[in-house]
Amino acid sequence: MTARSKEEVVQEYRIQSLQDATMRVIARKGIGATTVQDIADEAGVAKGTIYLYFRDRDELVEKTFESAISRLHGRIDEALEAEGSLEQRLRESLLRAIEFFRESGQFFRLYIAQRFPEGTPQQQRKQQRQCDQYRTRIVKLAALFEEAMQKGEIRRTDAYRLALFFAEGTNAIIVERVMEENPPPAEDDVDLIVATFLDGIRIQRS
Amino acid sequence: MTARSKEEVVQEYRIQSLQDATMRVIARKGIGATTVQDIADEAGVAKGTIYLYFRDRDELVEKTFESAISRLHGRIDEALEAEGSLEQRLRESLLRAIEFFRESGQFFRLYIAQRFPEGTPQQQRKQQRQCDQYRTRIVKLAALFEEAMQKGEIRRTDAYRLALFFAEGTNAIIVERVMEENPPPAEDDVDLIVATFLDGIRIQRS
DNA sequence: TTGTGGGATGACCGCGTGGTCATTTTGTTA
DNA sequence: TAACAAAATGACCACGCGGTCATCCCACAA
Repeated sequence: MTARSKEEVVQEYRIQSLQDATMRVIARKGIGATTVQDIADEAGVAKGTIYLYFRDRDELVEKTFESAISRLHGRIDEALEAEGSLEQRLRESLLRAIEFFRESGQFFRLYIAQRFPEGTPQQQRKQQRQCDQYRTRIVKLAALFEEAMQKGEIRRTDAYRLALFFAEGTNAIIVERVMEENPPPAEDDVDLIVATFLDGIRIQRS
Repeated sequence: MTARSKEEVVQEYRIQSLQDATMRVIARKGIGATTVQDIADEAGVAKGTIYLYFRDRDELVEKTFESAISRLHGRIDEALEAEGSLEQRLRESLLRAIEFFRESGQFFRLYIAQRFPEGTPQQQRKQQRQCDQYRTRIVKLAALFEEAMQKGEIRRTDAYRLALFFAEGTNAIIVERVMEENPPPAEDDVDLIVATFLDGIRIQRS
């Protein structure tokens, strides 16, 4: 029992540290330019070692992406499913997303890049799942809006497209923050997004 | 004179047809997976021929991107700089963008992919210009918002971030349209975007 | 018809990659 | 300490890419 779990722990640690290294390298060089050798160097192991834990390069990248993205989505969903008004929940989820990307360095590159799968149609099978994760994100957001529409909190319109607009608009600002050396307080950007989205920018002439 | 222009015409035609082929292949396979041979096959010429007109693969992709993007931005700027209210100008520019991406098939892949340059820092020099084109787009939009703020048409806030939010939110919906087999009328999506952006989604309880 | 010049060709090359596996190192048990 | 199993290594291979260039082709002038 103890021995068994020990092996598992070591194995899990290795896998985790390889994925961490993968994240760091991809964040620095981009997915296309990242070689298996780069990752091995970053992790301080030989290239061959990587193939003891992952079938091939694709699996390494895929697993790395999946574990990171599910951490992100977990934190966001938690906020969206909490008690409170739509505004409160949106604010909290935005704060968490911003926090996550700040901690995870330039993980957004991986995040963005995976949304538009490349390669021949055969290769795209694998990436479909990751694309689906993004879509799931949007669908959940859309469900939230749908709910708010039924409660009469917000205007009736196409919830899915609304979710797309919100999610991508938000991403743009998060990406900008990641590139900036001294981004403004997270609250400022959250204010801007939520205010624009909920009440628009037009000044009402009454 | 005639001879000279004839050569030029032939040359220009070749360049154009190579760029067209490049667009088609990249739209189909993605930038990373597109080889020079693919493009040559698509254009119906030998691989070597491409190097008579373009220094290397990067130049081909870059030039292709630049000519397409400046066509797009030209049409959008025209709309944004026209006479009329902010709403009218935004609507017209959105219509044109949607129109453009419909005509240009899946050019958006190229458009999106170029925003996040990959490769080693040395290679990123080239792509900087293309990144700048995107930034220019945002800056112009921000200037428009700035102007509207001074006129008192819209609330005061960070114009640049507002432009980011708007542009990317819009992109998301355009991308969605491109993927859909039967997208709704362009006007519907324009309505959704403009209404959300100008007046928000919250129902005012007065 | 023949000669000529420049555009077009595709076999070829070097390189860097992902992936393999015989060998070495490490850790454990008797 | 010795014997053994498992994990790690990195030299090595095959492949496909971007890019080159000796050769070919053909429009057109003489």
